[in-house]
Amino acid sequence: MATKIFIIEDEPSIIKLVQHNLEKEGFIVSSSLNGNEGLKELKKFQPHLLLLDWMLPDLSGIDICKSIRRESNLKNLPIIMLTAKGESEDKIKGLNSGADDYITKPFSFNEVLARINALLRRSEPNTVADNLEYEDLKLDRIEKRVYRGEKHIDLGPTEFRLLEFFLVNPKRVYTRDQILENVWPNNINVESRTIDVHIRRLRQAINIGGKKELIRTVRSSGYSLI
Amino acid sequence: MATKIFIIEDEPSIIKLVQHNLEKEGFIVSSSLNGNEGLKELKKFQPHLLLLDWMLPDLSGIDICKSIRRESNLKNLPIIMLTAKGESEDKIKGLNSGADDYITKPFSFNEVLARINALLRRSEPNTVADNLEYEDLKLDRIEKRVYRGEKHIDLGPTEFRLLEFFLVNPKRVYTRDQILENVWPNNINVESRTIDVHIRRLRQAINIGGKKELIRTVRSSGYSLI
DNA sequence: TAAGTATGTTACAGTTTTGTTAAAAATTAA
DNA sequence: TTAATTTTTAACAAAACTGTAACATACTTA
Repeated sequence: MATKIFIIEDEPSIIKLVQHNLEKEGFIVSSSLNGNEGLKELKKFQPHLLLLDWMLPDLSGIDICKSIRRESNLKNLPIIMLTAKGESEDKIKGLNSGADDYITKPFSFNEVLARINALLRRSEPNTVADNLEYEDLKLDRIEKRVYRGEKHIDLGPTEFRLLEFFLVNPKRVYTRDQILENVWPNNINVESRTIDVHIRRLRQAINIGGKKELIRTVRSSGYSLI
Repeated sequence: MATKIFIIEDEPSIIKLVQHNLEKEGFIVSSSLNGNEGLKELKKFQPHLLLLDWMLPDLSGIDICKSIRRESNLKNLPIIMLTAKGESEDKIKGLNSGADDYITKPFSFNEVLARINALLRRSEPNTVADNLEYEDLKLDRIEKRVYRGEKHIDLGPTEFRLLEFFLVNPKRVYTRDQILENVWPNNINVESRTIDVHIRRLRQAINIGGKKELIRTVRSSGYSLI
């Protein structure tokens, strides 16, 4: 899924510059020229990251930031503050109000891009890389395909998500609860044993032609990708 | 557990300033004055965050950054670059090498603190390896694996918890009651002799190939990890 | 030294956890 | 709609782990 970015900034020239370039980079971008309206649209748009100007005609960036951090479903939204204020005091105020990063004007687009990527990499590993690899296993998120070496592997949707999840942190052991939470759609209730069945199917699919087993069972803990 | 921060920076005055103030904030801080040594100590110290200088006498901060991102158990270590280079180009290079944030000198301590907190807030708890080591014994809590030297050791769940418990305070002697209380699930009742059997199993597992005995019996008291 | 106490070792039965299969239920595609 | 695919559950099999008892060995002390 493409990454969505929302911009709240009152200077049209900046919006134009940033929005255009971000779209060229493959992001889906939406923006607003003022605070109150921006806050509303933001909730509809559900972005993966917010670029937020400090000085706005109505609400201040700080207020927006605080307001966002109070909303339970936006609590973790990565926020980059965008502002002319370069004083150290201001940076601290900005960061403490809940922003994750802070860029002072004037800035180059490349700096914005680098910080966006750094922040996205941190906040949600799966929004960045298009494909994941481990040993001779390759998963392409765009094509939704999996390969073991040269061989193409057909996976059902759940097995695909399961493998995708494991590939983000290979070697790490996950409990069944963690797997459920991350691989299954929210608020769904399935038996934890259901996972075992999907693990089995995934194993069967990726262990082709006598190749090495790639999923490790850790008794009383869970599973890991080797 | 307190948050551990590691600093690699060649200017003693900066180390002193930052380290002292961070400790006042309740962090556990360790530091190194150069790259190669720092990288080694870092792996032992297992910090939750790294403050990394760009310009170092031997390795550059960029190289250290890249090297860290290649280590599977340090992949998610939050890194803040600390440097005199303020040019936009450099920032991009720094962030793209895998750093999560970037502070230019001169900085105020409060700005460093604000950025540290912003980054820690963002980073997923538990992604940083809380590994335990003693002599050539290594226990990885994330991967749930144990190594003696290079050799991988397979342990059952109880033996794993037992070793984990001993590794927190090596050399300390624990009574069977203390072991029961800390290693066994609450409200379970097992004979104290059961511990002896698990100790034996653990011993057998970790004393591979004529290596030195690591568990000491203290008659009429209990056991300790040497 | 011998008796008494503490620990080492082993085997095994019972328990828990995981693997595997098949069929019912749900979802998606035609 | 029906057909095809996918997901979930349940049931049983297999494997791994646990606790205990029983005996062996080592240490302590009278």
